[in-house]
Amino acid sequence: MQDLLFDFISKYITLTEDEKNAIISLNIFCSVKKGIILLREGQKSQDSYFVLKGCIRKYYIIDDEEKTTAFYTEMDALTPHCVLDGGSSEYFIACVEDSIITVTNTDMEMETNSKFPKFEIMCRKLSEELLAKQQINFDEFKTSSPEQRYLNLLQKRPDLIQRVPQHQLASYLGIKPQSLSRLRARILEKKI
Amino acid sequence: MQDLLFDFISKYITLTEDEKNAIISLNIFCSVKKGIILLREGQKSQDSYFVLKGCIRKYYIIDDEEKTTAFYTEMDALTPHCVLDGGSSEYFIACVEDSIITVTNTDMEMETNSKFPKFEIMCRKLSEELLAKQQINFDEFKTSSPEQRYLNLLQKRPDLIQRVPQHQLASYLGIKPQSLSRLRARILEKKI
DNA sequence: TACATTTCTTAACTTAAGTGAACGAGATGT
DNA sequence: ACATCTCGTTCACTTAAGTTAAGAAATGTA
Repeated sequence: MQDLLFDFISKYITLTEDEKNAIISLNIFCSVKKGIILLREGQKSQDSYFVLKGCIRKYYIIDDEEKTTAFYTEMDALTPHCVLDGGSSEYFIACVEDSIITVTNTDMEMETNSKFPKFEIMCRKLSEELLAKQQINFDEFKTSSPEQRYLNLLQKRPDLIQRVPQHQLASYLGIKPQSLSRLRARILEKKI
Repeated sequence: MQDLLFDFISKYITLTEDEKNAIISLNIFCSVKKGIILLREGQKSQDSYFVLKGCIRKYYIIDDEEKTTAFYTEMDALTPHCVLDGGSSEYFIACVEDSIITVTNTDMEMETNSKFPKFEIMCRKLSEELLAKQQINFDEFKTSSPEQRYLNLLQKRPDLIQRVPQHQLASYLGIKPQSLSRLRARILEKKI
């Protein structure tokens, strides 16, 4: 399972055995059961998560309603956005399936960065890549209708539609569960 | 005008006079007239822009329609998202007002990063901050209706509503110009 | 197994956004 | 000075999403 993490890192930098051992000794691997809430609204959220296996989601509670804004599956990295407000989060992070993830906090990152300057480079590359991906996603979301978004998701992350509850998918698409049901019926209608 | 850039940089790292001079000698400052298209669909887009004064926007052309997805004003940084596709862009970048910006490309950044390791740190911090901001924006967009988005914009970037054409603002909010007109009328109605 | 709870779907109705067309104000050009 | 164009708004109509409620299916629990 550790190899998955090293495979991921190898996309950005090359690690020596020493460095690999340093990472392993940090003890960041974590097995999480479905339903577990990793982060609650209002908690300090300086942790980053990296999904080795399974699925976690980010959601808000607005007017007593859950609004899911992101799903993270295999090889996805979740970075906190409290870099700005400097503290507590307005969102939740929960485990959708039994998962294996890594959990790291800012302190650990700073320490590792100062020990191995290489890590600074990886962090920059990763941030830039995530930012670019995020921008593309955002632009696609803005420029398309709910139906197009669903069809797009069907292309890009077909697994999500299978492994995630419909009502969570709906809010991820920016609509209500009932609308998603209708929308899917409409698409089936068209295909026939 | 250069001082604005250094003010911005000073949020992330402290520059020596030598380093400042190195930046100035790069000759990255650029004055751009309203209407100028900085980047066309299909062009290689490895340039980053930083707005010192004025306003630039990013847009797509989908089914012969302009879809504006972002505005960048004073102290905003626009980073390319072709880090992924490795090449040409699907979007346009145009100048909304007469502006003063800096233009830098990946090569220059790499060179500066290797000369001054400090820059690597700034780039990481900036990327992380932009990513965090972007995530918050995206989440807000997803979890709110067009009307809420407009009211939110009115709070956060009231200047935009004044300085930008309505039809561009509409697509930025994910709706048609007619809907924006109606929505505004509806809000006025409520206030009375 | 039986019961409760959650999740998904369907339906009827309401509300808001999309569409196509028209109008007027302001800017631009000849 | 006149024609043209762009832009924002308004209107009537269509389409799709929100809302409320009900019931079926799946899941979890005693």
